[in-house]
Amino acid sequence: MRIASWNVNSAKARIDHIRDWFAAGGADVLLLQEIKSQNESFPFDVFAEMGWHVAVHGQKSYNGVAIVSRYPIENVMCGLPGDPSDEQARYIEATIKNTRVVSIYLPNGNPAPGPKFDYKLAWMKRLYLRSQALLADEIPVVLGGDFNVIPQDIDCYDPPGWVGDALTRSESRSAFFKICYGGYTDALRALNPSGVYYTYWDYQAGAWQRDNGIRIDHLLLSPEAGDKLVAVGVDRGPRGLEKPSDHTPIWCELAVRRSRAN
DNA sequence: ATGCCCCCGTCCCGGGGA
Repeated sequence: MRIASWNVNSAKARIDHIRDWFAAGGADVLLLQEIKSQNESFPFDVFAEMGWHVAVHGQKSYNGVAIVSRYPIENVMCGLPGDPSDEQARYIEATIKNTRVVSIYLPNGNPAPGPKFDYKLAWMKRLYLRSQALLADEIPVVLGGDFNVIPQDIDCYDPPGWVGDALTRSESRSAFFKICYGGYTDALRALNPSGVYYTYWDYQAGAWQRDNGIRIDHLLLSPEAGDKLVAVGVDRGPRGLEKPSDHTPIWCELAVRRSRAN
């Protein structure tokens, strides 16, 4: 089963890209972020016409996450536990074929320091707690999304230029690696320890043409999911289309094992 | 040094993005 994550920067503006990429076999399960749409105005009809399943946690104008799947979606949970006053739509969980998948749109946190950075760190603490709770079921778990964290300098085209930014600050990186050290594997780094991969290029200053990118979209795998990891990649294709999102999809392939005797 | 670009709303600017 192929699982992908893609910050599409508006579901409505990108609906053709989403449909075409998914129809072409880009993934079996697609975790979307920044759909920038409330549930009432989400383009459900497009997915229904294609026979795909979809779960949406929307919000007006900003944020918003969703899950698109070729297989039935069960036990949907909207919102990251731990703060009932948090009304931003940045988290959705569901079970698909005995795998728990999560679409995450982690707060940016700039300017840092400041209240937005505090919100980011508090959100990451809640995410760590939830990630630990998810391990208890001992089924494959995939935490996918726009984490708004550049884990290492290798993941940035210009590390000196990003010093002090909320995406590279030590507090952000520590919170990211705390989730990893807690039992989750960065799928891309598991198979490519030292390669340069970017998932985001700014719209401005010719960043795409100059390959001035950063790696902030990640797929984190529980031990049960990591055991099944057979391939991972970043598909740069959609970033080169007309009117693209500023992010491009990252995907991983998890092997299907029917029994212990395989 | 600053801003470039893009999306949303009920809108012709401002907020937010990263």
